[in-house]
Amino acid sequence: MGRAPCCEKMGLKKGPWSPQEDNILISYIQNNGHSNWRALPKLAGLLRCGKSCRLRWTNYLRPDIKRGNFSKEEEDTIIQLHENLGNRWSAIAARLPGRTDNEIKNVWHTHLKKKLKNYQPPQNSKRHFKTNHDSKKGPTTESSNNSDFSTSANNTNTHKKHMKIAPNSPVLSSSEMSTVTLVVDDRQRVIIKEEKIESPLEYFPKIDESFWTEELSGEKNNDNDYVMAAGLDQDIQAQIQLSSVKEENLDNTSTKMEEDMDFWYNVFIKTGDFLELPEF
DNA sequence: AAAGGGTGCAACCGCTCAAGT
DNA sequence: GACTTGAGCGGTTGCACCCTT
Repeated sequence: MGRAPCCEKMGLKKGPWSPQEDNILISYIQNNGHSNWRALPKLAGLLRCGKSCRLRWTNYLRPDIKRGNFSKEEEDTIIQLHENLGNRWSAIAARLPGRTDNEIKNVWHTHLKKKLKNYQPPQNSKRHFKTNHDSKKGPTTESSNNSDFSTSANNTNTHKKHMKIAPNSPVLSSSEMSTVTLVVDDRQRVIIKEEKIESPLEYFPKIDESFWTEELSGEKNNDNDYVMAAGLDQDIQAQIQLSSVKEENLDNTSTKMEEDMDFWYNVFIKTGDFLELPEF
C-alpha cells in the first residue's frame, strides 16, 4: 500500500489558499469535473497536490456547503449521532446536509465536547437500568448525559416507558427514502416494517419530533423487518424516517439501506440503555 | 497600548481501504 | 495473489484573531 507522496514534491505549495487559486480550482471543476484529483492540479495549472485540491474543494469551495454557525438543531443532531456513531465524522456529515466532516469535527472539539462536559444530569435521572442486554454496557462517554434520552420522571411507576427515538433523525435530503412503521403485534412485539416511498418530501413534509415509543430489547428478524420484544402497550405506533442515500450503483443502495437499518437498530438498543426499564 | 493566552478553523499528515494492473 | 495507486477518513497542527490582564 503505497502512500501518496502528496506535497513533499519540490515546488508544490502548501498552506492557505489564495482567492486566485480558489478561482482556478472552481472554474476547472465546473468545466471538467473532478474525476482524477491527482491529475487535476497539473491540468488546472495549480501548484498544489491533488489531495490539497480535494480537501479545499470538499471542505470549502463546494457550492452546496452551508456556511455559518451551527443551529441548535444541528448541534443536537451531531450530539445524538455522535452518541450512536462515535467519531465517524463523515457518517455524521452525511446526515447533515451542507456540512462537512471537517467542520463537524471542529465543532465537536471546540464547542460540543465542552457543552456536554458542563451538562449536569437531573438528580433523579438514572443511567443504569435493568435490561436483558445489560451485558452490553451502555455508552460510557460524557455525552451519555444527553438529556434528550433521559427517562421521563412521570413514567417511573408504570410499565409505560417512553423514550425518544432520534428526535433529530437523519436527513430529508436524500432523493430516495423509506418509512419505517412500528407496530405491536399480537405477541406483544414491536415489528419495524420498512417500506420504500416514492416522494419522501410529500410523504413527510417535515420531521415529526415526537418519535416516542417503548421497547425492551430487540432482535433482527430478517432482511427487512426488525422485531423488538416489547411486552408493553398495544397503542404504540410510530413512524420514523429512514434515509437511504441513493447511490448510482443499486447494490450500493441496498448496502446503504442495510447500514441505515443497522443505525436505527442501534438507536433503539442504545436509547434503551438510557432508561430505567421495568423488571418483567 | 502591548503582551500573553485562549479559541476557532483551515489545512495537513498519516493511515486504511478499494480498485486497478 | 501481490503490488501499486488514488481516494477518503480521522487525528493533529499551525496560525490568525480575540479576549484578558
